[in-house]
Formats: sequence, C-alpha cells, structure tokens
Amino acid sequence: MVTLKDIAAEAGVSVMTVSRVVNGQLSKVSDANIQKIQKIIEKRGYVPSQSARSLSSRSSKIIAIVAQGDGDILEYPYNASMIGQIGSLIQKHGYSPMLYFASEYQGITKKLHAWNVDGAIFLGTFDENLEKIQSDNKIPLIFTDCYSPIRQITNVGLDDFKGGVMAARYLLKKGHTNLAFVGSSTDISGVVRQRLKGFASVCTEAGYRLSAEQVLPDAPTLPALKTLCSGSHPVTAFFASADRLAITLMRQLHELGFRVPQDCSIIGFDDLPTSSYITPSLTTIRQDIHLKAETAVDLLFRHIANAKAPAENIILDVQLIERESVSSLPPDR
Amino acid sequence: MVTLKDIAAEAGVSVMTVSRVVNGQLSKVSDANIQKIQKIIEKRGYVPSQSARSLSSRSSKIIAIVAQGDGDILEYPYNASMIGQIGSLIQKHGYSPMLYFASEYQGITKKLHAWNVDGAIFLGTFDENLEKIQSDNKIPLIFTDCYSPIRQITNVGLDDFKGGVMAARYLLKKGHTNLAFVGSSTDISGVVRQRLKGFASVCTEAGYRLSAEQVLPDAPTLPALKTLCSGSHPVTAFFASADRLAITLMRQLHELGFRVPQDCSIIGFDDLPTSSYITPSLTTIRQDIHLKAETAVDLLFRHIANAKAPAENIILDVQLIERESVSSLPPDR
DNA sequence: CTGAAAGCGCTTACAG
DNA sequence: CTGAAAGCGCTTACAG
Repeated sequence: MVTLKDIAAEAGVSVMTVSRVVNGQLSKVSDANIQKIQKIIEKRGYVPSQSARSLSSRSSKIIAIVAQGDGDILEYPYNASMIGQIGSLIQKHGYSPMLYFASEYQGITKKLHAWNVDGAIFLGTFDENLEKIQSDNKIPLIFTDCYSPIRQITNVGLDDFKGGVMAARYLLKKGHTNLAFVGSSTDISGVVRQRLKGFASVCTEAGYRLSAEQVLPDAPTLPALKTLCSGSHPVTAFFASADRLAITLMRQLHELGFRVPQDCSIIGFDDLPTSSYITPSLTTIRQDIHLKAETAVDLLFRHIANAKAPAENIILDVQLIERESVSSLPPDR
Repeated sequence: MVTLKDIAAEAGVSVMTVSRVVNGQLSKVSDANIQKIQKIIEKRGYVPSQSARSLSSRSSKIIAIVAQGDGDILEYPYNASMIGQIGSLIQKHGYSPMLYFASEYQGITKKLHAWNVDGAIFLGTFDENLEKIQSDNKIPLIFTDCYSPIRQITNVGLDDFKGGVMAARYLLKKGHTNLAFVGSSTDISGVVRQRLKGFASVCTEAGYRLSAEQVLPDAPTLPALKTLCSGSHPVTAFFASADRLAITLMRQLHELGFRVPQDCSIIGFDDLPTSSYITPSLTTIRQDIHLKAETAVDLLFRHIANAKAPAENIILDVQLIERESVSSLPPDR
C-alpha cells in the first residue's frame, strides 16, 4: 500500500507537504512542489487511508443511515427510495454512507461511536429512545417522520394530517359518504395515526362518524371486507394509509367480486411508481420522496458545517393525484 | 471518548490486558481481571474505535456494496431487495455494509482502498472493468449476474437462459404461436440477452422465428404495440424480461383497449411482491432474491475466512409461477 | 497470565 | 513555504 511517506520520499519533501497537497491546501505549497507531488500521487495511485484520517482528525467522513428493522424493510418502496436517494446524496457530498439496521436502541450508539460517525439520518420510529440517542451522541442527527413531543429534534416530516383531510374531502366530494380507513391501528409511528386523524376529522365534521369496524388493520380478512361492503349501508370508498396497502386491498376486493372503482373506490397515500401503472391506476395522496431525502441530507450537512445550527422541524406538503380508482357516486343515494 | 487506556487505568492493568478481554481472548486473562474489566467496560460504555483497529490490524470490518448507477437504482425492487438482504446479512456477520454507487471504474478501487475494505459485493454490470477491478484489489470480490468470459471470478447468477426457455415453452403450450419479447436490446448486461436467447431458441425450434419487430425495447411506443397486436397475424403473448416491464406493458395494452389475458397474454420475470397483487396477477419466471443475496454473502465470508478459496460460479435455478396473465388459446386458430 | 515497546498512516499544532 | 514532533487508539510481536 502506498502511503504519504512513500510519496514524500519519492518527491524529496516531508509528509506534511504531501499532506497539504492531498488536502488541497495549495496556497501553502510552492507550485513546483504541487506539480511534482501531484504527478507522483497520480503515478503511484495513492489513496489516503480513511482510518488513519479518522483516527487523527476525529472526523470519519462516514454518515450512518439508521433504519429501524432489518433488511426486509427495503422491500417497501418508500424505504428503498429514501435509502437510495440519501445514500447517493451523501456520496455526492464526499462522505460515505454506512447502512445500519437497528433492532434495539443499544446498538445504535455503539455503532455511531465505534465508527466515529460524523452524522446520522434515521428512518423509522425511534420516539421511545430519542432522548437517549440524542444525549449519547453529540453529532448531527436527522430524524424523519418523527412525531415525538420533544422539541429539540431536527426532523423532516410530512403533513400527514392534511393528507388525511384531503383524502376524506375528495371522497366526500365524489359523493361517497360511507368511508373506511385501512392502516395498522397498532402502528407505533405517528404517521398513520395522523393520517387517520385528518381523515376522521373531516368525516366527523361532515356528520359521518367512522365506526370501529370502519378502521381496518393492515391486512383485513376477506370476510370482514365482504361484510363491510355489503348490506344496506355498504362502505363505498376506502382510504389506505399507504399505496402498498391500497394495492393489496384492490386485490382483495377483486377476489370478493367487487369492481374498483365501480363498486368500491380506493384512495392511497405515497404515490409509488407502481401506483400509476396498475389498472385501475391509483388515486392517491402524493409525497415527494426525493425532496424528503434531499431535505434530510441538506439539513444534515448544514448541521455538520455549523454545530450550533438550531433544531428544525421541516414539514413537507402533500398533493392529491387524481387517477382512476375513485368513482363518482350519484348526488343522492 | 472512553479509550482502552481509560479502562486500563481504572482497572489497574495494562491496555493489553483490556484489549484481550475486549477481543474475547479470555483464556489469556485471569478470571479476576476479566470480571473487573468487563464491569468497568460496561459501566463506562466503552466501544472500541474501529478506525484505530482498522489502522493497526489491517482489517476494517467494512464490506462495500458496490452498485452500478446512482441512488435511483433502488427504485427497482430487485436492487432494493438485494441491497437490503445483503446489508442485513453483512451486519449479522459482525461487519458493516458501506454503500457505494459506482458511475466510473476509477472510483471503485479508490473507495475500496481508502476504507481498507475487507471485501465487496457487486450489483450490476462491471464486465468491462472486471479484470482491472480484480487485479487492483486483492480482497474477496463477489459479483452477481456476471456473464464475463473471464473464469477466475466468483459470481452468483441465475439460469437466465432456462428462464427464457421456460417462458417460451409455457406460452407455446398455452397455444400461443405468435410471440414477442420485451427488454432493452441495448442492455449491456448478459442477463437480458440470455433470457432472450433461451426464449428465441424454443421459438425457433418450434418453427416460429422471432422477427426484429417482435423484440421490443424497454418502453415500446403505443403505436408500435398496437400494430403488433393487430392485423391478420397478431402477437398474442409477450415475454417481458422483468416484472417491472411486464406491469408497464400491461398498462399500455390496457390503454390501447386490449384486455389481459383475454386479448394479450403476458409472462414476466422476477416475481416481485407486487406481481401477485396486481390484477390480473402476473404469471412469471421466479428468481429467489433472498437466496441470491444469501449465496453472495456466504461466498464472501468463505473467501474472507480462506483467502485461497477457489473462484466459484454459482447459478441459481428459476421457477415458473402460474397466475392469471396468460390465457389458453384454442388448439388451432 | 501480563505488559513495555513499536508501529499502523495520517493530522494538529507549532516553529522557523 | 516547509518540516520535526507528538499523538490519535488500537494491535502485533515479543519478552517475561
């Protein structure tokens, strides 16, 4: 392996002079030496050792992407897209993204310490351990979709409540009055809860209260669905708190013999790439995942550049994307 | 930051004794010291510095996941799933996965050298630079889906040819005789080419030659599709070299007014989670992505454990998954 | 079972 | 503009 010392020896200078050239402190080195050293570096294919740098400078140039769960979470397009974008942007900043799947809180601090990480971006819900994570790690920490009551947190989230409101208003506008919500009720993240809250608030306001049976878990059973969509006062439209769930639901309704959107309408949340390709294409509340990733990375590097940068909570907007999965009901029925 | 030295001082022993405990060389330390030291480590929350370790031991415990392209490739479920599984397995082995998006060859060697990486797994096509990458990096390197003629490469791939054969045989068995193939013809990877070769070989054997118009690019135009599926001798079945393309194609056919599978049949390749959820659900050639990731990681650690382990080329099998997107044609038509 | 010494490849801080 | 010295936090290799 080629080291600073090798280059210095070949150039007939000290390692410090080479170090300055490597680090672009060109104003401190004579032009003659710059030329000579750069040529040798090129020729020998010298690459600085990051572990040596990390050890002596106390900056590792590593950013941890901490994701709650295990490798399976990348099966969800939302997570995959976030990790891809975040990783790519980190790399463009000259840093290296390290992936860490967190199952328990302990491991996170260990990982960040062991690698002397310069910062971390969190995907998933860490609300329970947020304070501990923050007090144990005095580096920039960016959270996403965090609904913790703690204020001193830098977070980039979504207007989930508004998304729920928009979904409900849209369905009501289309003439649907008997609605249902799909999304894990046991969800620990605030995200689903906020979407439901927004949705329910509009229903209540319009005089249509959501009963307990109209708030369905992640994977409702076929019989439960059938009951819900039959009878004298059937549910005619669903709000699924994720496109992924909307697509599953679509399939289930199809299996039960209901046509979407003629018999049952569905509106989703996320706007995944697939959502526009399936038939019927999915009407949904769109979030801009690329913008979210970009915002998180920007925030991170702003805090790396300035350790005193204030905690910020950035809430991104959502948007209704009208497609084919919601039908209009006759005005009075 | 707590260091070995701090622990040693508090325990009244040398750093070496602490180091031995930290590294589990317990047979070399007295029980009394083990107890005492472990207690102090626990209490102080000591975590070894990986950069110091990497610098002194010449093993970084980092594995690079090198993916061709940029962050966008995680929008493809195949890549996302592979990266998730590989990353997770690396972590379970006590190593840390570092993500690297490679656009040009140069960067790869630099990255691997800079971080003194212990091994790397490659996603995508690096055939052109394979030899250089291998000769520049004397560490275990695992490739995936590589069709390079170079033999000294450790690779885990798929029986893509057989997949093509199975798709063609299935469509013929269902009575389809006028077939078409969808998949980027300019694809540099051998993968698509092999799938096409297998597919075409069966067609030819059965006396149905694929004309140039029947080999479609990634995103065929609507008019081209329409022409193909109309006229006196229309194409009645498509083989898409990826489920993602099959789903797009399904949408396009729908827009043209063709019903799948009544008017046009489609068989895909991959078996993504979505493929079973859409309507009609997709008949496809399945590959086991989890097994592929597992095989790659196993191979990697076998080579890390034994630097002399021979190059291996492991080819995983594929499987036909019958669902709803292919119809039976009357025997003679 | 224990430890003193040297070194991994850099950077920081200083002196000139 | 240049460099000698010290140190980052470990491990290797050796001596006892």
